[in-house]
Amino acid sequence: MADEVRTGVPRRGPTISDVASRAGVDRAVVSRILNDDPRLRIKPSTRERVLAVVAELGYQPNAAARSLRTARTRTIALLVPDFENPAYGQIIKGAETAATKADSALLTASMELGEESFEHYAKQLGNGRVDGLLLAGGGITGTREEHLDRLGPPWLCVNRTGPGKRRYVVLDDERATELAVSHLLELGHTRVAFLSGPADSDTAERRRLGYIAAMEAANLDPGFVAHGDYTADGGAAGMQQILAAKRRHTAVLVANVASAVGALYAARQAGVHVPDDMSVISIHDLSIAAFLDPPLTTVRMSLSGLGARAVDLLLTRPRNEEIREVLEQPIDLIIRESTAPPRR
Amino acid sequence: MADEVRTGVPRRGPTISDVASRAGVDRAVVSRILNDDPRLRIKPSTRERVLAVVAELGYQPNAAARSLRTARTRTIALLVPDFENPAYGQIIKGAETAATKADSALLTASMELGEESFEHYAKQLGNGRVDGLLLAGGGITGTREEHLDRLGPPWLCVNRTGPGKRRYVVLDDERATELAVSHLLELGHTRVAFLSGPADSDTAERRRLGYIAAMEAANLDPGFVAHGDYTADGGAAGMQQILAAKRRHTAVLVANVASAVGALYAARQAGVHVPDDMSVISIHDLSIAAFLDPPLTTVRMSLSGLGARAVDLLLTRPRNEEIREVLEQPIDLIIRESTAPPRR
DNA sequence: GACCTCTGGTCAATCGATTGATCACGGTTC
DNA sequence: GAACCGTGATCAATCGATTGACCAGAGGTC
Repeated sequence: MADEVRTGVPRRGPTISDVASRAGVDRAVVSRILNDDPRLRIKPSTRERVLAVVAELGYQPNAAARSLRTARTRTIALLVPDFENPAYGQIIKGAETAATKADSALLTASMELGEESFEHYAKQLGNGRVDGLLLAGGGITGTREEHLDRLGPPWLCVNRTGPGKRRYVVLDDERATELAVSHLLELGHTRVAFLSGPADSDTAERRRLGYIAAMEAANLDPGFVAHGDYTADGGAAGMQQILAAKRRHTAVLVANVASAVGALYAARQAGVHVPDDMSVISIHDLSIAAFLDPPLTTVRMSLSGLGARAVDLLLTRPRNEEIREVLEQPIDLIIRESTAPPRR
Repeated sequence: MADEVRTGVPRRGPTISDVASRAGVDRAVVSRILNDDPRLRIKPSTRERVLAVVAELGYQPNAAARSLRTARTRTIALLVPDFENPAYGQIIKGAETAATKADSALLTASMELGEESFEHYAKQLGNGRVDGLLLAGGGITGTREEHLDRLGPPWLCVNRTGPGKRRYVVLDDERATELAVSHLLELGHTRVAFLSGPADSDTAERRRLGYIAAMEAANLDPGFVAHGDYTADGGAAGMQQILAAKRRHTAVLVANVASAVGALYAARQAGVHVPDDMSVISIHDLSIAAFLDPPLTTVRMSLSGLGARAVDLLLTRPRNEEIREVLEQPIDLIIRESTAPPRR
């Protein structure tokens, strides 16, 4: 048992019986009124009397009792790898809005990749705590999938896919990278490097593929690919590799904004001027991008839209149906000052 | 009633009765074993048999049933104004860790300041959904406090205080600003401006007071105070005001990192070199601070520590006890390259 | 007057776990 | 052989809401 907690006696609010007796009706009547039971035939005056008592007492149906009876919790969980990353903040925001519309609450938790952490959440979320599970971020291997399936609630991966995955929603990262590359090519660049995310990240891989496809479509050789880790630190290290590569590049496509912050820093340290010596463009747009030095050109996709769509899919699709969705949404190029034509 | 949701039949897992009958004991035995009831006297062999069945079936006690019976949910809610702000991310992280240690889950929600939003959460969280409520961010006025009290669960403000508030935990913002100011004074600055947060923000006000106290303690006149809004946009605008002020300043203390990003941008735009023409220091340290141009000197406080402490207080203090705590924790000056002695 | 229908409700089982009260039984004590 | 004790459990009420089944009475129909 956990540490004893002494927050005093938990106070219970008024119950449906309180409302019923005060209004002089059966509990069933109260329940049916509040749930808009279509089979209920009742005098308008009785209905009003009941609603008046509900308002007077401030009655709220007890969530535990309700979900015990109905086997639904009106809560869904969203596991993210890192709350400090504003990109996940956007996903959470969108998910929350959608959950609210569906009259549900959102339970968020951060899941690191460790085994204990996974076990912990499996325990917390098992059996009746949530109606469904959204997994943003990686680490969902085959054995874990089975574990999740045994857990009970339906689940869905957000912005992660993979060969064996049956249920996921992702952004159209390939189209985003193609848009970024074509911007660079239109400016006249031909030697474009790619600063990727972690090697095991699925979004990073999809962005890499989009980059390669776009380069090859233009009959250009793909350039250097450096691996970062989606942090400013990793972005700085990746940029150093690119600057040290045998082949000189005139532009870099960076896989996310945090990495781009690091990449710009490393360029500055190396005395490489952006955009005159080197153009930098990033996938995703965050509010700080406009205030970097120089202001960062980005490709904007709606992460909040992704979060919202994930919730909708989770709540409306049958539990075992396959879901393999690439989100269709506008993808915009936000041109700022970190990209320019290459100096000849 | 909300939109009909058709995620198929909710699946129920094995119940305590399944375990009991399979192990050939009463349900009470299973319950007491799993809850370590000290009054339970039982044969070791029976205990093992029961635990074996629990493991075999993957039994998890149903959360709804348990909390219906015990009137405890082992869930606490944390309301934040903005998930995209990494500072709140840190608070969430700390709160989650502490909640996990107390064997509870953390339900997060973003609350905007609007009235509807408040009503909505009041409804969602009323009556038995959570054991307690943590409110990070503002907007808790007198009438809302009463509303919260009627709601049932105990609540606590995080990083917000105010004259009438009875229950809060805050960081020692005054000490942090004093540390920042004394760093600037030691470098030789005498004309130090303050770039604040929103006018109605309580942390911004405490930081302003700390700044004024520190200036006066050194027998210096406080300088210009510009109001931002804790975003990069607001920070840029604030910096412009400071640069346009009649009095010339040689240093600026900025109330948070997001504002500092904007302030550095505005200085750059105005051709003002940091730190040679103007030193900039910020309260709070975020991972991007080291990669800004120039790398930003900051004062570091542990927001995750704040989140964790808030959870502990909420769970362990009696529901009506006053809590007015200024968190004691190390506050560190992280000297980077945005501060330097003033040019004579 | 027997039968039916409609209105406006009521009754009671049920969801799954917890917990205070109770009990059967073998052994010990006096 | 009656009373008592400790061991190792069991019994049953309870938490609060939901929901299928049922029902009383008024009015209408043949």
